Amino acid sequence: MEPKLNTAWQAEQIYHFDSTASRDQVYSIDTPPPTASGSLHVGHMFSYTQTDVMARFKRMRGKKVFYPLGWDDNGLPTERRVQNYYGVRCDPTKPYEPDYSPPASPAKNQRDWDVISRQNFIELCETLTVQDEKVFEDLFTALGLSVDWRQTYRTIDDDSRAASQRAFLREVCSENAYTAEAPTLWDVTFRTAVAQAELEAKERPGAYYRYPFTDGSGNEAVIATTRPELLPACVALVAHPEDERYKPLFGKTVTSPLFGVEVPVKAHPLADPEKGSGIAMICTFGDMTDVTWWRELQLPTRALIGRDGRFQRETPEWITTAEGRTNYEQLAGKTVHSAKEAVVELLTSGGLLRAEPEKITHAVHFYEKGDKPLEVVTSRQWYIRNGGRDAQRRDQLLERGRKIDWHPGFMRSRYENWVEGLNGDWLISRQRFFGVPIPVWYPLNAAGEPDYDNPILPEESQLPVDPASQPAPGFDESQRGQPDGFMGEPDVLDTWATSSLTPQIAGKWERDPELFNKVFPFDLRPQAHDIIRTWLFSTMVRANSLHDTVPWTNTAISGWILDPDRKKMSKSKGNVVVPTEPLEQFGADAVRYWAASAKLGADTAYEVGQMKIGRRLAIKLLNASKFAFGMGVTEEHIVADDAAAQVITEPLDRALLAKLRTVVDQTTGQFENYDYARALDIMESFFWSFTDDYVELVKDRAYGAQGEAAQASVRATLATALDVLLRLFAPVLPFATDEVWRWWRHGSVHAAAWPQAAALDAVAGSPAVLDAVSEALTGLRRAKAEAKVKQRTEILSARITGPKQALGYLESALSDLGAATRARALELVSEWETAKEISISDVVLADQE
RNA sequence: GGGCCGAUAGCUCAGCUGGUUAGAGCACUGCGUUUACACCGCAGGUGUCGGGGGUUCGAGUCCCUCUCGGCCCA
Repeated sequence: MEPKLNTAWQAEQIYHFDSTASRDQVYSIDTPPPTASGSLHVGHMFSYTQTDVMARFKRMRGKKVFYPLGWDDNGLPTERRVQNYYGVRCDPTKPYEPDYSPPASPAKNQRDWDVISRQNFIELCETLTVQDEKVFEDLFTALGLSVDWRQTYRTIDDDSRAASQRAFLREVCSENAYTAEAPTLWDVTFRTAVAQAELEAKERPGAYYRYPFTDGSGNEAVIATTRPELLPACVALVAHPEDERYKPLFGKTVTSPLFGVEVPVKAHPLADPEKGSGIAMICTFGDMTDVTWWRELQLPTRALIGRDGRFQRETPEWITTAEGRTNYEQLAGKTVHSAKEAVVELLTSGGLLRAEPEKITHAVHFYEKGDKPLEVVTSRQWYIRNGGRDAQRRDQLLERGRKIDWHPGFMRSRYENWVEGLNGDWLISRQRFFGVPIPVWYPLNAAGEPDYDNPILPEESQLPVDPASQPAPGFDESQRGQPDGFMGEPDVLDTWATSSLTPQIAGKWERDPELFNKVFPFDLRPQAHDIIRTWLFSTMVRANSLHDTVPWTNTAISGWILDPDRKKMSKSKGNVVVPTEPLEQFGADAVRYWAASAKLGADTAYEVGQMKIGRRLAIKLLNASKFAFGMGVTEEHIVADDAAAQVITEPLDRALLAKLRTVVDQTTGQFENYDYARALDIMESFFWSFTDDYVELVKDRAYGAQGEAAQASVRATLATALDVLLRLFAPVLPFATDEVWRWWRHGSVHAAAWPQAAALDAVAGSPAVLDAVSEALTGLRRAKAEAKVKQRTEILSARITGPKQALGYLESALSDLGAATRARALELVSEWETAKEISISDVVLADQE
């Protein structure tokens, strides 16, 4: 059933975007591009289904849905996968080889890998990711995503690189991007700068070491630090301005132990009197707080740790005492770890430790993919303004956040917390090989020194460019690296600098202005909550500076998938479920039901039970439809106008359609509010009472036992109800609903219009009839169940008592009730007006055969 | 330390703007299979709505507070 329908959907092109649509008809979705080199995860099925359900709903509501899908194949995960798969290594200084082909099989030893240019490397990435993407596409197709597969992009393809570089150049021209030599978080393993958004704090054991700085008259200021190795990089001491213990020292100088460097004592409110001894040493640089102090107190720079994570080899000139210079030689060239041991040893042997080291556990910053603590080094980097250093821009971004409808609403505070906590601009240059090159060159002066303040920019028409293999405009390749020549910017852009442009990439910004104006700003950004600080925020930043608008008007934040014990799924725990398993076992509709029954924003357990329910629901839909068609129901029986409505004569039938009218009304509202889970809940409970009660009640009539008019009434009701129900369930259960649709209708349910509540006005009666009859039905069934007889047992007689009005309703459907319960005689007794409930008594059952 | 979310049946959850006896599915128990459905149906029991205070004619729902979990940020 599923492959057959998928083929039909493709052939009928029902998910193709209608590019002739006007802007107000369009519903555009900025879908998350999955990392194609990553592994498939049930979480993919979960969140992508939630988006698809909304896409299908909007499509049926008459919107022209722009539903592209991209692949994120830019960045470190792809870089690693391509290296290992082909056995190649990238060297950006290598020239491009147009006819390069990789080794047939990768060399075992990394030293024997091919060394290739960045352009060649990118080409291999494109080749391999196309294969990886196929796996994802197959999964998403099997899942029934109504993506327009003509609208795909890859974050490393020419168009994406061009868009990323174009956006960068525009930011440079508007001064939203700039280059600066500044202290930067640095990963010593990957040897790259890292942005605030990529930080991860991890709890690590550490210790406070206490040792004294002294003034000329023998007074001691004992500082406490977790990083004693940075003592030679100390530029000042700092304490809180209100701290009485240290007030007398402010403005004076003290001398560091071991190295004999004289440093001032400063006051700053960021110094925490409760932490350590209340007075800290400021080093360039131990962490970002040091950077803040250094900047705000205008301190000198005495950097020691290099990009390789080692202490510089030459003894720094600010250490002037003979003892200090000797001591530094103990540290020169050492790693941070070894230097710490050496300094502690020197302090210990010098009797300078004022207490036993105090062991603590503290948060240490790591690059999210790294395993060594980040260092702070000074380097030249590119930045994009993001409000981290500019209150006005920050307020602007907060204001943009309030212009977006967040689903669920509370996720906006995640965004606001992040924006308010920014401590600097967005660092976008990365010292990696693979990625979108920063499209600039620098002129070299007569001495061969680069002029970073006057970068050479390409024309937009040249994009994408690779400054590592293409000469700067106006220069010849032979002038690369030569005095009075040029040099290419060696760095690449942060992957988020490209991913932040998915609306522009998918919407073909500057490539198809007509399309772009129709889809941008997008209507929806679906994504998970863990990347609000990265993807969502960075997309906001770019749309703000490039287009002076929000990138979308709605964002739907999906939760995570947890294992059934509510633990996060991860490979290391071995609790990861391969998505194809549940798809094969339960079917796509069942998996979709599970995903669609979870609210947005809620972390959800992987529940096979929910899938079983979904499977049962889909099968029930097929079977109930089969029953209706078996009763002679056809397309002609659907009530389409007021005149046709006359055929529905039975109050019970009109009661059912009245209830259905309410269901249409409510589910539409819930869907419009992005609460598809609640919509599903409402339609599902209606459907179960439809099959359990209504269908059972009207079987006798449907078989024609009560005459032609009564049969015509039920046929029209079944046809009309089914017509509406199939459309209601279509977004969640696209396969089962379309399968049934094609049994008796033309085209696809997914091209049909969403039901209108008003269309049922002419056929709706009093819903209370069905309530009363269902209650009596349940009562009579209970009587049989309590008597422990078969439900098919005849009732010779029974008495039903209740309020007069309810009995009137029963009267109007008594033949159906009698037939469904095999009752020969049902006596309706209106006992007193105050009776609230329908009750059954004096049930006389026939003997069982 | 700050922010956000959650705590409802044995389990997974729903309960929207306060309104009658708090719901669903799973699990459990009983009955049932010729006429849409055993990938099944019917019926049934199940709750200090995390604790404590308050507002109200009325609180799972609103307010305060505490406890415990989770996530994000310091």
